[in-house]
Amino acid sequence: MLVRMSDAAATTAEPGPRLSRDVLIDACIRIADAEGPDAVTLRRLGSELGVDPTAVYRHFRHKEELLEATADRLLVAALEGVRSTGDWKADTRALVMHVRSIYLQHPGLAQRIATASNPLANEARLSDATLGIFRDGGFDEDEAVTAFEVTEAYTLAVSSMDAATRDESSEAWRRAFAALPADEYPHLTSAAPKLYVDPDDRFERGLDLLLDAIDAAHRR
Amino acid sequence: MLVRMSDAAATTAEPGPRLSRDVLIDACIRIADAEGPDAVTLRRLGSELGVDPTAVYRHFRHKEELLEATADRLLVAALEGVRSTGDWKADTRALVMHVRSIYLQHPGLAQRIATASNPLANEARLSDATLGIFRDGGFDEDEAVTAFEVTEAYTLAVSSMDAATRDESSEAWRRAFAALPADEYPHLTSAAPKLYVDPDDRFERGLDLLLDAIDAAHRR
DNA sequence: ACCTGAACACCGTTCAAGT
DNA sequence: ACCTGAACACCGTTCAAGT
Repeated sequence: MLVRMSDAAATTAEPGPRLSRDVLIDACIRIADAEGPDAVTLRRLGSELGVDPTAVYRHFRHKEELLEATADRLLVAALEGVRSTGDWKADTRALVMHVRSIYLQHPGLAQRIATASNPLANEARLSDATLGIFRDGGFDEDEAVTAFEVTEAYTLAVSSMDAATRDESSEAWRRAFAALPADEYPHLTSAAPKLYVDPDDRFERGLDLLLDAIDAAHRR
Repeated sequence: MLVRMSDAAATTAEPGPRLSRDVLIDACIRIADAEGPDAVTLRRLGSELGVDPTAVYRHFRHKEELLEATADRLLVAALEGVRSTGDWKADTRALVMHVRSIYLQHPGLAQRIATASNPLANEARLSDATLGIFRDGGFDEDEAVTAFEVTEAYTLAVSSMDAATRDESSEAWRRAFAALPADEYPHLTSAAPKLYVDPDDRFERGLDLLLDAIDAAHRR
């Protein structure tokens, strides 16, 4: 079992505490999925669970600790993207695309992982697995560290940005570029219809460029 | 002249309005530089300028519009990194590193640019110049668009993340990794001392990998 | 035309009080 | 041990009133 479920045995007859860390984390995910991450306030959590808005402070030191625990829980799904076939490029590519899809489903998640005060438990598992994929592919430790850090930064940062700008009408940007004076912005007005058409495609192109370059540097 | 200074002639004898868009933008930059971006509140702006906290609404529709105008102003410095020597790789590299340094100096800037409702004027100038560097280097329009989008996403997203995690004690992360059980996290515990040592170096390695891959794809 | 000031509808967090 | 409820110190924004 990957995650310790400290309150898994809470289905006893005794009343016990009405709240638990897991119950609060579940509510966070439910509210964020339904109404976006900004809807997760302590007052909203209280009304969702029929409990006082300040009750969360009996289980977490502050809101940020609850949000980090929620991020860690969401990463459980990311671990399912790990597989090791011996082909480091294919394995890395599959894992990255799977992790990205989770980041896109949960805006703010990647940001939270990167700025967490301590590494999240499931992120550590994910990082260990990714390092393992490179090591199994024949990278020495220094090579593996560089490949891992660059790939992780690209995946985390670009997906985080894409999640934040999702549905932000890239159509409006293209129109704005096309409407600029052509003499002052010759390249931008000309290329306008081709710009920001598909962020997923752009991510995948960048990823393949990166993996190809890592491959070339490794063979050299 | 790159930026229209609509209130540049405000040094007349008549009293005129006490506030202007430029005065508010200046105050934003001053406060953010001194106390961080979170210190920029409407009440803080009011006390800084000796004016009512709600006076900003006479010059901007809402706070976000003021912050976008501030971001646009900060990008004036980014335009100084543009040069065209004919060597697209060297020119791109120099521009990217210059732009990154500005993003790092102003946390939240890259995020604001990416999520702005409309493209910022100086960002459009920067994008046009970057597309021009690739076109001058012999890229056709489709190649230039891909190279531009991938490079821009990498620079914007990774620098934005690095600005947010600056001084977030990567030392603590390394210690946390080193303290994990070695049997469960074999690669992470072993590589711990080498991880997250220098984000600037990691950014530069990733950029060079990307540019090398773009070069290889272009020659092919 | 520009600015004020009170008010509104929110936030996260603390702390004494209840059970 | 756990939860409540009032209170504190903030937010961005609206709007009638001033000059």
